[in-house]
Amino acid sequence: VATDGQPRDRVDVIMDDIAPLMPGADLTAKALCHRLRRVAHQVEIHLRRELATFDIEPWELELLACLRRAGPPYQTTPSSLQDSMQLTTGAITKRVTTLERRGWVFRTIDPSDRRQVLVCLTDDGEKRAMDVFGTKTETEARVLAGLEHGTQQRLNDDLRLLLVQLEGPVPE
Amino acid sequence: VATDGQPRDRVDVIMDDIAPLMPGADLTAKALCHRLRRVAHQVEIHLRRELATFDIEPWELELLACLRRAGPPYQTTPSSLQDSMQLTTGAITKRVTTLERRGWVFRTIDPSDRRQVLVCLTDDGEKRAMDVFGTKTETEARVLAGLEHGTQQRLNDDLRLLLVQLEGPVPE
DNA sequence: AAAGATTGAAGAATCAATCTTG
DNA sequence: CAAGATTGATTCTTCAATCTTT
Repeated sequence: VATDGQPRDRVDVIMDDIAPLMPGADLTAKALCHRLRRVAHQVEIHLRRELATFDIEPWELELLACLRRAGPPYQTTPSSLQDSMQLTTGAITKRVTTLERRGWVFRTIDPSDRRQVLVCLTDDGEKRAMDVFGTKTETEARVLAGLEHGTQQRLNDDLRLLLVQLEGPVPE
Repeated sequence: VATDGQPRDRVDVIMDDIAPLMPGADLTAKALCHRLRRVAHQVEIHLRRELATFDIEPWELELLACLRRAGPPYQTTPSSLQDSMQLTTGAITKRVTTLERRGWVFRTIDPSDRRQVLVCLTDDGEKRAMDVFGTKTETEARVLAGLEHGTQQRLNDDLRLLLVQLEGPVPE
């Protein structure tokens, strides 16, 4: 694998081992899949360590953030949360239940369509979210600090292209 | 968020909601963290669906691949697997146990250092790996097919930079 | 029926504690 | 004591089945 000046990473090592087993094959896509998984995993680990200080998990903060983004009165449906977080419906139910137990959200039935539930942010939940958002933002910036701003933007542009393919066009 | 010609993805929508709450802040790193997580998640989902046909999980195939890459006689230590897969040592133990139950690997104690275990690929495990490797490779290529080859290479180069920062330089 | 949400079983990861060998 | 690996408790996810409302 010719990386020419750039320091090699662990994926290069893996590809070196694979190459002789697949002579002539193009390993670009395979290497990219490996790197995407590993980078995402590392980001998750850093974020979790940082948030542990505040006794909150990344996914808990993510759910609170979804509700904050909805704007006053800070409520949405589980379906909307599912679209935002890309999980199974069962996972959403359990996340909401956990946060309800912690007193950060509560459920109401939508009067206009009694099949739907409304997940609502409590005052405690909003306060907690506000306290920790800053730390999350700083951590995200610090984890990526090794990349120049322009590189980060280029990554965003390249990954946006891919994300539209994978998640479909944004609804509406 | 100005994406200028490019179709927008769901992360753009999220950033639009966040922007007014953080006036003046640079959201590049935050958007990138979101995209990395979502893309990795989607790749995982596609791979899992494809491999389900063969009754094998992505992580199971990954472990078999680690052993194959080691070359004959197809064995390594749990520590080496941990370095390769970036998991806790407890997770490695359980992965190996599961694959041992399926008859694809077995354990031996390293005679030269009785603290170490050697995880060895069985004939069944090797056959299974060979049967499914092709499908994995095809799936990886297909999932990323929406990106031009040059874009994939650029992503690899950009992510390699980040990975070296996050995982440290490659050992040896 | 179809849409929205919940439940329960099974599988897997983390973390801390433990065991064995050097 | 340090290194390598295992164990057990807890938590979270997926998947399939179920329940309620439209």
